Amino acid sequence: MDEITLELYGKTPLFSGINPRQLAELDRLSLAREYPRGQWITHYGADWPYLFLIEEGEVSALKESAGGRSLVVITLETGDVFWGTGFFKEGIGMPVALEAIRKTRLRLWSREKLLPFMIANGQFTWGLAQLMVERMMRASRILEELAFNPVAGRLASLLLGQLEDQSGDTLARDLTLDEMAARIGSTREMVCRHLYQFADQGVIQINRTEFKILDQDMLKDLAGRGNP
Amino acid sequence: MDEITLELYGKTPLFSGINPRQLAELDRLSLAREYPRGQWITHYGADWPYLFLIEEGEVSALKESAGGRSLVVITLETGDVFWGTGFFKEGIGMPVALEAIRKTRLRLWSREKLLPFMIANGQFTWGLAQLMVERMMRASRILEELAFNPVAGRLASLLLGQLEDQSGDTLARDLTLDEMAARIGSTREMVCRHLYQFADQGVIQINRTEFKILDQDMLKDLAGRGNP
DNA sequence: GGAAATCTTTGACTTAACGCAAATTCATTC
DNA sequence: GAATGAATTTGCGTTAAGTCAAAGATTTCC
Repeated sequence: MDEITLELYGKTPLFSGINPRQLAELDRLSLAREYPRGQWITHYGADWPYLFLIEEGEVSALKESAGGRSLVVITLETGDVFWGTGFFKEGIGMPVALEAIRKTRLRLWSREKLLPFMIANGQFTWGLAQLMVERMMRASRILEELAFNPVAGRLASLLLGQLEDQSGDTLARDLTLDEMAARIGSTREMVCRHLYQFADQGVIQINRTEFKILDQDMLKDLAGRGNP
Repeated sequence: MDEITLELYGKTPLFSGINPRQLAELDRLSLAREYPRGQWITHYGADWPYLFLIEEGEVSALKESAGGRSLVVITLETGDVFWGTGFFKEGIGMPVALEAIRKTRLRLWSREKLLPFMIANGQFTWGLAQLMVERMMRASRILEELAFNPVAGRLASLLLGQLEDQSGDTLARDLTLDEMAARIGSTREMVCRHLYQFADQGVIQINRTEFKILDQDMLKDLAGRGNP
C-alpha cells in the first residue's frame, strides 16, 4: 500500500475509521484499474459486483433513453466511493452506466472478496449504509424535480448547485449545453432558451466563458426552493 | 415476543437469518405503534430516526408538490421493512412522507437503540444494505420513466406492474384515477384519457370494476420495455 | 492559417400535457 | 329511494416542451 493510497483512505469517510491492520487487509483484497477518458466502466443493465474508490479521475453515472437522450444522475470525483448494484446482490443489473469523464484510476473490491470482511466488520458496513442513504437522497431530489419542477426550475437548481462548489458569484462555463441538458433531463435548445430568459429577467449575466449570478434570491425562487 | 411476531420475523428476509437469541434481543429493543387509517407516520423533511417492520397494514411513501400534486414512490405492506433516513444519519430530512393507508401496526427500532446491535452484527447490517439497494432500484426505475417515458408509457407500466401481483389478465380497479395519477406523476384527466386511448386501440377493456388486458405485448410496447 | 468539427443560438412549427369546467355516473347515507 | 358526495368522463383552450433546420461562433487539428 503506497503513501498516496494511504492518505486517500484517511480522507475518505468510509475508510477513515478503519484501523491500520484492517486497512492493510482491505488494501490486499482490492484491485486497481485504469480507464482512459471516455471509456465505459460498466454498462446499463450489467451485473457489476464492485465497490470502488476513485483514486484519481472523474466518473459520471448516467441513464440513456431510446431516443438518444441521457440523464446524468451523479458525477463522482477523486475520493468518492460508489458501487455497482451487483456488489450487494447478484443479478441486479446496473441502473446506470458508468463512464470515465477523464483518465481515471479506480480501486475496486469485488463482492466475493469483500463480503467476509463486511460481515465481520459491522462498522464498515454501517458506514456503507450511511453512504447509500446519501446517494438515495440525491436520487430522491432528482426525482422530485423531474416530477414537479419545470425545466426552468431545474436549470435554476443546477446553477445554484454549481454555485455552491464555487466561491464568489461567477460560474465558469465548464459544461456544454448538452451536458447541462443531460443533468436536468432536457435538451440543449431548451437550456439555451431558458438561460437567455434568465438573462432577460436580470437574474444572470451570460458571456462566453462564464455566468454571473446577479440575483441569487430570484434564482432560488425560480428553482422552486421554499415550496416543497 | 408473541407467536405472530416471531412468525413474521421468520418470513422477513432481513430477520430470517438471525438466530433466536439475537432475535429476542432485537425484539427487546423494539417498540410497537399503531396508526389509524389516513394518519401521517412522518412528514416530508422530518428527521425521523427509525427502522420499521410493518406487522399489519399498508403504508405509502409519497412526495407532495407545491401545486397539490403528489407522487407515490412506493407502497409497503405487511411484512415489509422500511426506514426514515434519519435512522442512518442525524439531520437528513425525510425525502418522502409516510402515510398509513389503512389501520397499521409498526414495530420500530430507533437508531440510538439499534446502532450497537448493527455494529456488532455485520450480517444484519449487510442484509439492510441489500434491502436498501433494492429500494434504490425502484427509485431508479421511477426516475427513468419520468425522464424518458411519456404519460402513456408510465401508465402502461403501472398496469403491467399491477398485473404481476394478480393472476389472470384482469385487474381489479382498486385505485381511483387520482391514485393512479399519483403513481405515475400525472393528473386524473390524463390517466382517464390514456386509459380510453388504450381501450380504443384494443389493448385493454374497461369496465367499472376492472380492467381486462387484451394485448399484453402491445401494452409492453407502450410501456417502452425493450428500449432502455 | 485554414479546414473541419463542435458548440451555441434562434426561428418556425408540432406535440404532449395540463387546467378548468361541465356533464355524467356511481356510491353512500339517511 | 331521494339526496348528497365522490369519482369519472369529456370538451376546450393554454402552456410547456420538444423537434427540426439553419445560421453563427468557437475550438481543434493538421
